[in-house]
Order: sequence, then C-alpha cells, then structure tokens
Amino acid sequence: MKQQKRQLDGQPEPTKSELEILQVLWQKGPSTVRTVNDTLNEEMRDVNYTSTLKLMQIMLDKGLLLRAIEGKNHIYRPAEQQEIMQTRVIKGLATLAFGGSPASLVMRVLGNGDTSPEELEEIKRMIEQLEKQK
Amino acid sequence: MKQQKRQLDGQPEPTKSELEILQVLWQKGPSTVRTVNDTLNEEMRDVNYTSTLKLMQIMLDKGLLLRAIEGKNHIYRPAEQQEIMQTRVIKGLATLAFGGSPASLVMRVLGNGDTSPEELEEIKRMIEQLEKQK
DNA sequence: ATATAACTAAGAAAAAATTCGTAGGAAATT
DNA sequence: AATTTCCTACGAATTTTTTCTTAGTTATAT
Repeated sequence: MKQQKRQLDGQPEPTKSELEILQVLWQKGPSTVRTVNDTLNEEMRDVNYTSTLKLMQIMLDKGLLLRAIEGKNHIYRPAEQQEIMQTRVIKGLATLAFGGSPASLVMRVLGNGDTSPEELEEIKRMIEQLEKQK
Repeated sequence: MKQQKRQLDGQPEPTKSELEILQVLWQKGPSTVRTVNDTLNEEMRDVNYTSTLKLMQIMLDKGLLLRAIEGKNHIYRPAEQQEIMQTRVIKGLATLAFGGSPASLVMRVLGNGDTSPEELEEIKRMIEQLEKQK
C-alpha cells in the first residue's frame, strides 16, 4: 500500500539512475532492458543486467515508464515526453540551488563559457521568437 | 577509511538536503546552525535542529563547508563560491538528463515560458556581451 | 551555587536509492 | 528431449542519505 505513493502526490521525480535510463530511452526510443543495459554499459558505466531490470520495473511501478509485452520480451518507453520531464527536473534544481529562479540558472550556464558561438546564436534567436509571440 | 572518499575523488557533489543548506548560507552569509535551521523551517520545511546540525557536520567533513569557532558557537560558510557550485550541479544535471549539452538545457528552460520579458532581455544582453568578448 | 537554556558530538535508526543473487520459465540449439 | 541461453520476477543485501535520540559542555539567569 505504499507502492503507488509517487503516482498520487505530485509528479514522479526520477532519481539519478532513473534519469540515466530515461535518457537512453529518449535517445533510442522504446527498448528492451537488454538494449538499455548495453547502452548504459557502453556509454556510461558498469551496471549489472538485473540491476537495470529491477530499476526499470520500479520505474514502471512509479509510472515513469510504460511497457508493452511482445512475446517473451518487454518493451519499455518513457511515460512522459522528454520535454516535460526535463522541465520538471530543471525546476526542481532551480528550486533547490537557484532560489527558484530558472532565469538565474540560465545566466549561470551561459556565463560558464562552454556554450559555443553557434549555440549562443541559436539561443538568441529563440529569445527573439519568444519576444515576438508576446 | 571511507569518510574522506568524496574529498579525494573529484569534487564533492551536494545532495538535495545539502543544497538547501548551501542556499541558505549563500543567501545569508556565514551563519550558525541555529540560523540555518530557522531559515529552513521558515522558508522550506520542518527540520529538527539536530538534523540540520548533523548534516552540516557531515558537510564540513566532506569539505562542502568550512567553519570558524567563536566562543561557544560555530559559524559555517560554504567552502566553494556559489557560482562554482551552481555550475557544478548544473553540469551534473546536463550530463544526466540533457545528453551533456548545457545549451539544450537552456533552450528547455526558455521554451518553458515562465521567464519574464525582463529576464529575457537580461539574458539577451548577456549573450551579446559574451559575443563581444569573443 | 543551582537550575535553565542553548549549544555540539556522535551513534543509531529510519528512509531512500541502488545493486545483486537466485529462481523459474520460455525459446533456441544440439 | 536434453542442454544451453536469454529472459522476467522478486526478495534481499548494500549503500547512501536523512532524521532522531541521547549525552555532555558551556554560558546565562535565578
């Protein structure tokens, strides 16, 4: 009777390991545990297959993932769009470390210097777009 | 022989609760545990005094905080500048949820719509500054 | 001087997150 | 049909993070 806690109160907040898995799924689209696990091991760090499996089952339980059953395999996919989830975790971090101000978070990233000139241009264009819509 | 782990390998990554405490210290400057705890209780959530104390001691241990002893009281302050630490945690999140691209993180925040026109202007000015420096 | 209040220290408990081991079933291979 | 391989399920152990309890010290006030 505690299993569904996250589903009920507010939106589910993925943990760090959960974010890693979500990122793989966003990249590759719906995938089996095997695929996710292989990707994690290639691109990030050593994880045991059953650890990934267990975590994905927990995420299913929390409502972070959905799955379809195809024969013997299970195919998982994120329950939320990447955009929505990214926005959610950013807001969480802004609250925690930036006095709740996403804008100051942006300033910090930009001030940090590893944004390329092309990216800066792109961001500027986006701002101009936003200002037009106003 | 495990206590100093974080100090040795890489930079210390604050946990969520630790970030809350850092945020108070960044806001108010060097403070006693009492002050930090009161602030947490007023502005964020209920925490027991000794919980805050314990956590700050752990943070001292990890090298996240420094302290000066004044008579009976201990005055804590962040070991790192706010800018540095914020940059660090942002990069962590970018790695975890944005494919390592801080710029796409910025786009996500801006696209999200709760940045005020004034803030947008400010960000745009900042970008122009950055482009000049180039 | 005694009591009260405010502080630190530190171990332990509790909660949350992560990893692992084992069991069992289905499919493929020999 | 037996063996090997690959999968899921799931409890349990581990690790990390957070909270709390108790003890002891110092200052302050009565």
